[in-house]
Amino acid sequence: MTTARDIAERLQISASTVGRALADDPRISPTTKQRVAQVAAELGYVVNRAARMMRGVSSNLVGLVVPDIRNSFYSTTAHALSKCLEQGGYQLTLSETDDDRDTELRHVRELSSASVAGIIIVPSVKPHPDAVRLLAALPHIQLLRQNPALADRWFGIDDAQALTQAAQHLLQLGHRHIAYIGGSPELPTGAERLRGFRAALAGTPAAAQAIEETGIPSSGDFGREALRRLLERSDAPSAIVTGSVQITQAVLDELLDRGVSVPEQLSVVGFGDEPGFRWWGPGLTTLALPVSDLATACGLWFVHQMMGKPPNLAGYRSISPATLVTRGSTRAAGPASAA
Amino acid sequence: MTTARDIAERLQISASTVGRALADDPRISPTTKQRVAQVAAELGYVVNRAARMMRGVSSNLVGLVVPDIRNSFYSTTAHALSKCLEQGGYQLTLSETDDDRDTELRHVRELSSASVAGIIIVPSVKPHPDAVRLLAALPHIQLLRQNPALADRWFGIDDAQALTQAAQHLLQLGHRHIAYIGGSPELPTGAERLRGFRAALAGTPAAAQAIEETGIPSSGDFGREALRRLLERSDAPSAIVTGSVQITQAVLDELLDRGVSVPEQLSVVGFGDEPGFRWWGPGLTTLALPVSDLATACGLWFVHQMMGKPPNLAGYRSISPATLVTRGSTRAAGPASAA
DNA sequence: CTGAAAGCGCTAACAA
DNA sequence: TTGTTAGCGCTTTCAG
Repeated sequence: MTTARDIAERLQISASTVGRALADDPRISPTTKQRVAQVAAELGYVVNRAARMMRGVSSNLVGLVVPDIRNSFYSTTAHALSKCLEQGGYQLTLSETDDDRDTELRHVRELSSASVAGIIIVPSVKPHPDAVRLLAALPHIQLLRQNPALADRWFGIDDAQALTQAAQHLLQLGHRHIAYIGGSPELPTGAERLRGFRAALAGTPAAAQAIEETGIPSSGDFGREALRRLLERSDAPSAIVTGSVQITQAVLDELLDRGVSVPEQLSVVGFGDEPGFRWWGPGLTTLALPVSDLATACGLWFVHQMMGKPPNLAGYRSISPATLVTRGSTRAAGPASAA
Repeated sequence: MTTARDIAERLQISASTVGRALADDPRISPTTKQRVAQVAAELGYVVNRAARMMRGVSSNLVGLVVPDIRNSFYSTTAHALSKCLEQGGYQLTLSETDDDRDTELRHVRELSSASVAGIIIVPSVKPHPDAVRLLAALPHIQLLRQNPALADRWFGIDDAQALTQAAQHLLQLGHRHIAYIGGSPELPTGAERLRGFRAALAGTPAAAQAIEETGIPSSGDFGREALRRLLERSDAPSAIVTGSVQITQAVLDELLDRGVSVPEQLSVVGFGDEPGFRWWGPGLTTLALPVSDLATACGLWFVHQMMGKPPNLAGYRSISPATLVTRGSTRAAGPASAA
């Protein structure tokens, strides 16, 4: 590995001059800069970030902490962030928590140890106190989920509004017996979505009946089981709304396996707009989430804030609306259901 | 940030003792270790990796360089690798190249500058010579694509065998007029897949006719255009095989838009098994790729090799077979096509 | 415009 | 079993 000193010796100048030339310091003569750049290129010089960091400069690493990158939600986020941060000279590191607080803690520790410039995190249900402490010492932004113990900097989706919209769509189609299958209300997002669903039904003049099932979404099993329970009820619903991407996927699979005809027997509104959702059956009516825009906004904001000297770390909340994409999986309720 | 020296002062011992205690050095007494651990926890100490790295220890960072993380191919890879590497104490950093050699170079430079322990890369079509040079100085593994200029360490899929299998499936169903839409043969994977397709058709006793279309897959446009051209031919094929995930997605969309009935009018074999593929129409017959296993094998191998002192960096090639998943999009050729 | 020197936090060789 | 010391490569005063 060639060092700045190597370049210095080659040119018979001091290491500090080389450092300054490389940093484009105005005090260095253009000719010297020229020659330094020349030799640096020749020798394939790359700065040693470790050494630079030891001088107090924080790294150009930004940690992205998400539950599972295979979720297209998060891979889209990673992509958008990576693009943004690259512009600002930052590099993304990826940590997967599996929604496990200990794993999360390990990763946050790791990131702290690497002196990352900042962390963008989708916090687990209840982060470890040590993780909270470590995060407090680092610039961080919460994504999607919002935990009160962490900084008041959050970029998310209007979860309540999203589900209200989904439920209202079904109500307008005449459905009066609507089920919700969603994630655990222990998660801030889960709670909000449930709230939104309830709000829509509460606001209906005609009596509408709601059935709710909530559980841990990450295991696809929950979604399938919940759907099964729903369909086997004597008062089975005429429409269902799902409250997480994983649950939606599980429900779609189960509907296919059981040969339920959609929308004839059942209307379905999904959550999220994964690549395959429009291919499913008659096309899935679903809540499209502006994940990419959200992540881009988050990345831009982060870079912008970090550029300030000292970095400005005020609180900030950005809340984006979901939009309902109407496809074939929902239709007006038949007379039996509308009764 | 608390340093090892802080702990040392607190306990009236030397910094090196602290360092050794933390490293669980056998020469340090259990009581001292105990007390050091105690104070470290109290003060929320985390090692400064930058400082450690300056002592020659390479970082625990492993760079993953892929074209686009939104491709589920790569997000699956990232997930599997992340899990493996975590076991070995490594942390993944993510770089997206967009298949652009300059972007690739920038990222490799960045990684080199961060003294990563290694790089796992899906190389672009023709990597920049500087990138090749930088990589030569770093432990790296090629994934999926194989470039002769880089190290002879590769984990990939038997692309030729995969397409041979797909084509043979169609031949066995009686199709004699089969089209292939695939990625550019400039990419090693593109070339291999085309070779496999040709091999299958060449080996048929009865005369089978092949039509080939290749181009840049990443722009979904190519797939759609290619399909359009194919369908408008007077000698339109009775079956098509696709040779990349993006092309498959584009083709599926186009088929849906044009209302082509599959498999009645056309049999289709896809490439890769994205989440939504089984939801498409009658279910897509497709080549399932063992991406997760592949990445896991790659990660395990990497960690294993790096554990050696000095790290063993022999050449290695791992080639995994794809498997054909038969669903509803393929059926026996009708008399017209079989003619 | 350039050089000399100090020091960031850690580890490892050498001493005790 | 523990302490002392030096040095990794860079930036950044302070001096020319």
